[in-house]
Amino acid sequence: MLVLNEILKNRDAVVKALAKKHFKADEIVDKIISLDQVRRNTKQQLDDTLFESNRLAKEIGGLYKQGKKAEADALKEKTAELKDLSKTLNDKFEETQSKINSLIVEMPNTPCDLVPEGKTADDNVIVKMEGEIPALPEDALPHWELAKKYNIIDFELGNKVTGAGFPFYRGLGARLQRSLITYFLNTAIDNGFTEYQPPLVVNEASGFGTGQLPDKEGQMYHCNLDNLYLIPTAEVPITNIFRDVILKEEELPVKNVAYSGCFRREAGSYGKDVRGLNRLHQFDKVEIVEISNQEDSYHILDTMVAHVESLVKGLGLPYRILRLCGGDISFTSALTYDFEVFSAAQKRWLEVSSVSNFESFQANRLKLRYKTSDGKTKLCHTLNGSALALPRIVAALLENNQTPEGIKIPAVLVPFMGCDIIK
RNA sequence: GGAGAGGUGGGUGAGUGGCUGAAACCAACAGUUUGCUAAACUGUCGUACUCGAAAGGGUACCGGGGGUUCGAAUCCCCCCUUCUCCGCCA
Repeated sequence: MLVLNEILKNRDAVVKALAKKHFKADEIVDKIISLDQVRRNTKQQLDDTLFESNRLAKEIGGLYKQGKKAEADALKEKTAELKDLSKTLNDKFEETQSKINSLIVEMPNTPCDLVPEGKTADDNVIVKMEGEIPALPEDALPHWELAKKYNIIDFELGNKVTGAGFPFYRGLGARLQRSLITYFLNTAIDNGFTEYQPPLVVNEASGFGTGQLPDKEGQMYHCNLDNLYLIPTAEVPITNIFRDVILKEEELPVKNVAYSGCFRREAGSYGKDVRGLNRLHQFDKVEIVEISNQEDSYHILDTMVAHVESLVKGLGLPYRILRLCGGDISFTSALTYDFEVFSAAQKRWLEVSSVSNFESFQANRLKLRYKTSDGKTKLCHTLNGSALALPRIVAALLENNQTPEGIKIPAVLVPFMGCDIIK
């Protein structure tokens, strides 16, 4: 969520910035400004009332000690009034506060200046495109056919045991998953990230901390009995490590990486987009999360993009990097780069990574702060990115690397695969 | 799952109704002293909101949420969590 004081201080700038996200903010901001006046006034009155109550309580205590019971009892009546008054004021204060809160929560993050204007994915800016798109023969197979042909991924078995969107990986298919995870993790560790193995279920507070709750409740699997949620991404547990934390500036940047299964209900998805590995209810992903001070976050975003790029490059997949436009960027992000790889048999670009700087939007909700050397407490900036999500990488690898002899394994994976071709 | 004991500031830990936003010690930071290091001494040393130009006030917070009371870290209720013992178990 945006920072209240920033909204108040920079009203016009905020409204202007949000217009890029096609969000009309002027009315909502003005409502916030006037509610904030009420909030401050009420707070002042409330504090004054409580001050008086506290003063009287002390006086009463003193009188009792001196044995002046009658005088003390007289004062008690006064405090009863103050108590009513403070209750009323407190209710008003909390009500106003929560009104302000629910208005702020509706507001998306302000996009940074680099975010291009635009409405849809078509307006995203391609900042880089590399790698050769393989020329496959006419009878090239899409990955779901290849998966069947080589018996490495079994979608029907997943249907039987669990349901659609929960495939089994078998033999070299399973080993390919494990190899990719190892390759991604090892590269991240080489680049200075600390590896975590997080819990795969989280409590409600964590769901709120990273913003999945209350809005996207329907997107997460929920264990009713214990009121826990299956994580949609490792971002949730890894970022919530820092909920209500104040770091020292010299501890920054924090660089964490985690592999996890990810669980998404994907309510409302359908059609060709969800064929095969394109969209699953359970999939594997390695996620990088960084926490930075306010000055360095955009530089760090660049290093994260470079890290993800090295992964895709290493696999030899044709890729492009997009800077998302105002209409396509997520609610919480200030700047996002998407990575897409070309899946040559489906003949389409598949999104495999999304790397974002959230500035202080997430940190404000998390109450994640750092202390500067001169003792000031500031909100951190948080960033994260997939590095990488497996299914679409696997889809592209299978399709692009298919040959009459079998599916060629990229060199970086061979040591983990123990072979260089799936036959 | 059953029984018992706990949860206080960066750490240890005192505090069973008012004089406690919280002793003491340690750590940290600044200064003084000192050939250097160390030691000693002095001071500072939680977070948020709010009033104020500032100096400086005020309010809230002792795991979380409710309650009793003029007054709660302290009493009551619910929840979370840690430890010990028992049970179960990869």
